[in-house]
Amino acid sequence: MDLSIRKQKILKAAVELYVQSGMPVGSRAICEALDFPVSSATVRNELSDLSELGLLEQPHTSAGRLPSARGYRFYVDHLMKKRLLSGEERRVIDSLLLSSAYDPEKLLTSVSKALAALTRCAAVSTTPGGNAAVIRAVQFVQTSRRTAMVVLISSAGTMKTRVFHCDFDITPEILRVFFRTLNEKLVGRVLADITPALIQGLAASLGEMAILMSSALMAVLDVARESAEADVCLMGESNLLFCPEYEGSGVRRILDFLSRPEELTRLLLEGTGTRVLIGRESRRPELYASSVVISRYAIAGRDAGAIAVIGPIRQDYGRVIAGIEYLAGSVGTMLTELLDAE
Amino acid sequence: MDLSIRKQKILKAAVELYVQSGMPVGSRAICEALDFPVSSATVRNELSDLSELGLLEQPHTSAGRLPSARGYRFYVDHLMKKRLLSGEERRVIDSLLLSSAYDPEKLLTSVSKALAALTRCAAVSTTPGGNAAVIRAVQFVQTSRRTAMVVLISSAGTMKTRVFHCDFDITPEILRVFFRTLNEKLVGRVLADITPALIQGLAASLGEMAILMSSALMAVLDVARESAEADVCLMGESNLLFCPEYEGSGVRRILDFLSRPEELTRLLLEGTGTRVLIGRESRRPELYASSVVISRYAIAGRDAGAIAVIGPIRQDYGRVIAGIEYLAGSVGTMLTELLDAE
DNA sequence: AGTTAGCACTCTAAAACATCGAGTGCTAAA
DNA sequence: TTTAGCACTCGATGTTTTAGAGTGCTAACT
Repeated sequence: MDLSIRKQKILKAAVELYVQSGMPVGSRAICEALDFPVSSATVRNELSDLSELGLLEQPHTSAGRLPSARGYRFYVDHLMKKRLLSGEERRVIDSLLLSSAYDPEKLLTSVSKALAALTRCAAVSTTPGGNAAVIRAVQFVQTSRRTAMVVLISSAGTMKTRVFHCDFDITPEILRVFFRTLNEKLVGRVLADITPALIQGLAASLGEMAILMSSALMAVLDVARESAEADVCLMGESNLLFCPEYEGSGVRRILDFLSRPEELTRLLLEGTGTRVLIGRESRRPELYASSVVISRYAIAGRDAGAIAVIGPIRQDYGRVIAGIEYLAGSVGTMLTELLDAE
Repeated sequence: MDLSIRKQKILKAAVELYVQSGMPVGSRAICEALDFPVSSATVRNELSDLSELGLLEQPHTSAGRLPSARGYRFYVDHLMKKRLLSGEERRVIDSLLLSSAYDPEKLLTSVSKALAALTRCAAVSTTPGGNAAVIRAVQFVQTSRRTAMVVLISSAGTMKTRVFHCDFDITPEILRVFFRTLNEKLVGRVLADITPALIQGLAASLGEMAILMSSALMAVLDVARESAEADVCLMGESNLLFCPEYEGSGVRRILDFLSRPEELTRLLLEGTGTRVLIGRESRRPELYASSVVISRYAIAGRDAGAIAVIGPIRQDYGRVIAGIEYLAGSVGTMLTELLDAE
């Protein structure tokens, strides 16, 4: 689509004014915002053309214009100028992230929180996860006479714990044997391979201990399964409540969608780089009234997880993209360092 | 306050019809709900009396009646019949709780979730916590070459972990020394005693290792502090969005309140047994339009933490109380067993 | 004396209608 | 090609009307 410079400037002004005010913008307002002198009538003619091209729309005949999905698309692709976060903003984010730097789970919680606060939308992040990851270590910690905690560390950087309970007193001896056996058999194995069948087999090699420690084995299975699926951390849903665009039943639909972690994961992991999905582009009916900005983060140069912002279509995309890319970069770096240190 | 049997029955019907329908109830509707034959005119006379006693109110002259705060109070204190959860409901709750039985944190998350689902309100629970609790064990688990996790188990049943990072490679040796020293010095100590000063002193006795492991000491301090404060788990806030009584700005106020964990903790821990705070009774202006039902749970017979439901004043109190008491009982039993096993 | 039918009265919610004004599209002149 | 001018459109806002649910009171009834 080829637009004259003037049309582009007018479209840009229209999008930005609308994003700022939330109300359809009229020719007069645009007139005043342009950096060259032109009458409102001229602007009206141009607006009429832009409407015909499907870049702008009118709620009704005598209202101002607002960007259509295509309009936003064009804006994002061609008109938006990349903005950077202010030093202040970066400082705040950095200090927030640093406080949870060495625990990938907590790190991603912090990321979601920061992103939600920055954009005043819902923010999601997935842990690195992935079935391809490999078990790096299995550790046991006794937590009381008859309970202990299994800690599973994967090559994807996740660290999961689970507490289990036995019907007899746990001794350091037992844990040690258990630890040795499990590390021998499990370290280096792909997470997806930890199936009930495998655990069954493992039980066999443990002999009579297997019966005693069946709850421990279940815990290992559980925790492996949990590590395998990239889990998602959602924050700031309540921000959406205060967007006028979700008045009434609209909130329900989107909150419903957000409450389904599998769907969220699928959405987040389906592309690469930074993507902006406007309205129907996400192909999720529940998100037809929303936009999603997704950015993948990489660990040691390989795609690992993703972070995303979900909010109304009316967004300051420049700002959101700046924020999300900064965060994706930071997370990538931090997790890379964390894993490189191995 | 002494009411004739008939007045009591009428008040009961009024409360229950209003709770069910959400609309002011008229004399006709009450008429039909009563188990003895009486005309609407008679009911009207009684209603008039009940209004004068301040138990019912009218939104405007020609509307039906709805319970005032005092009306609900009377209902809860004298009219409500204790209901029990259905077998089905108990089954669902039990299985949900069992899945996280041995980790107090997860258990309380499950409790909040169950309670929120059951009541369609916001639900909160506090972990046993308490400054009086004593450190039972400090454990270390290496999680990568330069990171490790500290696990702190308190006598209150809490178990907290924190990952820390060192600038040199951690060896099992180092962790062992560290483990020994810390257990020697810290086990049996009251959580509230773990101050920066104490840690400082501890560092001295570690000699040169203290410098290497300063981040580990910080982590211990951190995790002790976190264990000391009973932390709260809030779930189901979004349920409140769908209550008609919180239309508009009302949501904001209550969500604000719910987002302040210290205030929530204070509210939950301020009494004993099961308490029903209706409207202003909570003495929190942000909750004047809400009711809170709180139940303490006990570990080994001693008050430990609390769980609560926060929602609109228009509540099926019988149901909420049944649910919360069942859950408080279950949690108490489970945690008692868990700690008794020591 | 307590209960009830009957009725006038009250007050809101919903519908119908009137008005205002922002913003458009078109026309004709510059 | 641009712009001033103007008739026109259509939602937002405010006002009036109407309908109906529910009350309180009175007077008759048991």
